[in-house]
This record gives sequence, C-alpha cells and structure tokens, in this order.
Amino acid sequence: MSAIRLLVLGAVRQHGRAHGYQVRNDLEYWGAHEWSHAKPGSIYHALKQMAKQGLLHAHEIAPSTAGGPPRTEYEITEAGTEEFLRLLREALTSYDQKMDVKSSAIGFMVELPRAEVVTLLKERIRRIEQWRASVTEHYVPEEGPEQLGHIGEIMNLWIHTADAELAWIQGLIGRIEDGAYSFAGEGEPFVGILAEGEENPYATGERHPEDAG
Amino acid sequence: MSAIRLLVLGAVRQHGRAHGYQVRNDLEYWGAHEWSHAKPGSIYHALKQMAKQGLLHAHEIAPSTAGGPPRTEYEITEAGTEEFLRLLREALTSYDQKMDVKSSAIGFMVELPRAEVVTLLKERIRRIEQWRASVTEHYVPEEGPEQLGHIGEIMNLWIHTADAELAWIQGLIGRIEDGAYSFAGEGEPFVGILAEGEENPYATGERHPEDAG
DNA sequence: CCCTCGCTAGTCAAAGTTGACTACCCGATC
DNA sequence: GATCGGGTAGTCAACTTTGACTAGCGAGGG
Repeated sequence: MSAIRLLVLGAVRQHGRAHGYQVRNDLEYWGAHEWSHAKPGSIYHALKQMAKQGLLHAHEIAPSTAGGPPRTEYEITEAGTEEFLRLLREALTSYDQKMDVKSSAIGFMVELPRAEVVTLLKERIRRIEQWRASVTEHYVPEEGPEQLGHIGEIMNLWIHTADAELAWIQGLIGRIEDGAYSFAGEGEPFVGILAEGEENPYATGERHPEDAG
Repeated sequence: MSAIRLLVLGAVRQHGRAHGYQVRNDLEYWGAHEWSHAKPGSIYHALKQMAKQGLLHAHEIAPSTAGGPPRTEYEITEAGTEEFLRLLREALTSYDQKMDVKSSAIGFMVELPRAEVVTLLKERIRRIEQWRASVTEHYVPEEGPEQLGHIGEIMNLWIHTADAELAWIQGLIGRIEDGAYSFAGEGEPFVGILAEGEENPYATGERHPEDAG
C-alpha cells in the first residue's frame, strides 16, 4: 500500500472541494513532502486515476482566481469516502514499516471514533507479535545475533524494530484511552488545511530523511 | 533508493555468472521475497536495465540444462561492481527507514572491510542524530506528545523510531569492533548462494510483513 | 510600457513495479 | 502414447512514480 491515495483522499475530503495545487499545498503544510514521496506528478496522477475510478468527482476546469492556468476541482464521492476509511483502517492495523503510511495513518486517525482506533491498534499489536514469533522460530534473541553469522543481524534488526514499534503503540493506546485528542463524533473536528490566502508557516522546512541521499 | 538493484547486483556478483531464475532463487534463499518487494518482473527488468547501462554484461541465450526455455546469463562488469559498492555504502550510511534497504545492507556489509563498515555506520549515526535534532526543533519529547495535538504523535513516532535505530546500530558497531563475523579481506568469504542442485531449506517460509494485507 | 521574476497549475516521457500470463520440457499416470 | 502436473525461465500490459519541463498571469522595476 502506498500512502499517496490515503493522503490525497484525506486532503480532498477535508477541503470538501479542491484542485491539485491545493492538495499539493496541504501536503506541504503537513510536511508530507518531506516524509512521504508525494511529488506533483504522483498527486495529479492519483487525482486523475481516482476520478476515473469514481472515488472522486472531477468538476471540469474553472478559471484560476489567483493567476495561472485554469484548474480542475475535485470532490470526494461516497465511494471515495469508503475507500478513504478502508485505507485508513488498513494503514492503522497492518504491520507495514513504511514511515509515510504510518505517519499518514496517525495524521488521519482522528477521523475515526476513539474506540475503533484502539481496536485497530490492538489488532496491529497482534500482527506484530505474530510476525515477531515467526522470526524467533529461526532466531533466538537471547543467544545474541552471532548465532547465524552476520545474517543473524538482519533478524536482530527485525526484532529490535518490532519491539520498538510495540512499545510505541502501547504508549499511544494508553494516551488515547486516557482521553487525549479529539476523535470523530467528539465535538470540534481537527482541521489541518490552509484557508484561502492563509500563509503556510512550514513552507520552507528543513531536510528530513527519505530524501537524504 | 530501491533495494532491487543492490540485491540483484549482489546476487550476480556472488555467482560470478547467473541467469534471472538463479537470481530469483537466491533472493528466495535469502528470504528476500518476504521482506523486499522483489517480484520476478522487477528482477528481470532490473537485469535488462542494468545490462543496458553497462553494469552487467549479457551473454546471449544459452539452452537450459534443466528443462525449460533457454536463458540469458549475466556477468557483473567493472562498472557494475563499482555501482554495487556505491549502493551498498549508501544503504549503510543514509538514514532510510525502508526495511528492505536496511536488510540488504546488513546482508552485504561483509563485502566491505571491517573498518569501513564501522566508519559508514558511524556516519549513519551522525545523520540520524541530525534528523532527530531537526524534529526536536518543533517537538520537545520531554513534554509528551500532546503538545501539538495528535500531530505530535507523528513526531513522537519519528523520535521513537530514530532512537530505536540508534540503539540497534550502537550494538551492531560494538559487535563488529569486537571482532564478530568475517569481512572482506579476512579469509573465507561468506557465500550465500545455492550450489547447482542444492535444495533450498527456506523455500516455503512463513508469512512476513510488508505483504501482510 | 515592456520585461522579467516568481507564483500558480499542471503536463509529459522515462523508469520502475505488479500480477497475471506464456512456453518449454520432464516424468509419471492412465 | 496421450496427457497432466510441476518445475524452469521468462514476457507482457497496466499501473505508479519520478524529475524535468511548460505555460499563464500579475506585480514591480526601470
């Protein structure tokens, strides 16, 4: 699963109606150009593709209000909303180590009810533990990484990574259960979009990994 | 950076001369079909592409010795070896969270001299710390994740991930400095390929992440 | 009044990835 | 002696990603 569809659907959804450049700007506002691989080409491609698949509805070209060429505006459809929620749930539960997917999932988690997020995260824990168990069938952490030659270091890395993620999720679940943040159906929704004309305070962020060469 | 080129170059290099199916089998032997996204299509594509770019030399079709259609055999060139080492060094130093790149890097690290690997890993540490510092400009871990709303959880995840990787690398460097494993120029090289006719004990492994749906 | 700079909004070709499909041959089975 | 399954070896079309490029417009300087 790539994070692009989730990000683009989420951006269009929060706007109600958006053109490509707006989506691009939201992702930049979220810092997503730094931790996801959301380049312009991918964004426009995703918009067109999802319009073709009925997840978005394309309103044909409106003249730009701010200089520049005319633009196509998109609105999310019923099917698109379902797909968004499906992708979001999948991103929250599946043990996918891709940072962009994880970050997007956390960013959008408040679009689901609190109880469901906890359930999904617990399912994620179950899957991580299952994967961890399948690794330790070959590799016994207690005996140290040397047991299989340097290849053991790979499994050591996996176990380390899995354990770190488990610890992190436990913390997150704890905070959510203790009432942190505002989830779907709990009053004021969180809105992470830029109003028309508002300036983006994060537009010129510093370098982040995944683009480090 | 995708792991495919590194994996394919490394496989061809260890064989001396290999056809696509052999590479495919090596990757399966290494379990790479489970933690990397190395599908047949990608492997054959990479072979052709790298042959076109002069990284591999393609010996035109030899009739198969074991049933099946004729096959193209590849040998690594001077340029290919350089590219392999370049990719390997990059995979070891750059803070790229992709599991397949990291795992490949560890798998091949013994192709470099021990001292160089330590140097590269220390550079990796430097970069991770730098990235960590750039995150903590916005986010103070000591104040807990709630300070920025649920968006703080994303940064909390990043810090957690970075710290876990730092701890893991420190351990790895320690073991390498203490003389573990056999690196380039230290006698018997590690060979991770299947001899002609040898059976693959890992051919039917269990499910691993990245393919978990 | 013209020209260039910078922002707006997007296109496009080339490369990479995916999953399904093909073709060949051997040995066993009916 | 047909044919059927399974391993060998690879192709292909569809889709996605990437990076470089284009084109319109307004503001401001000279």
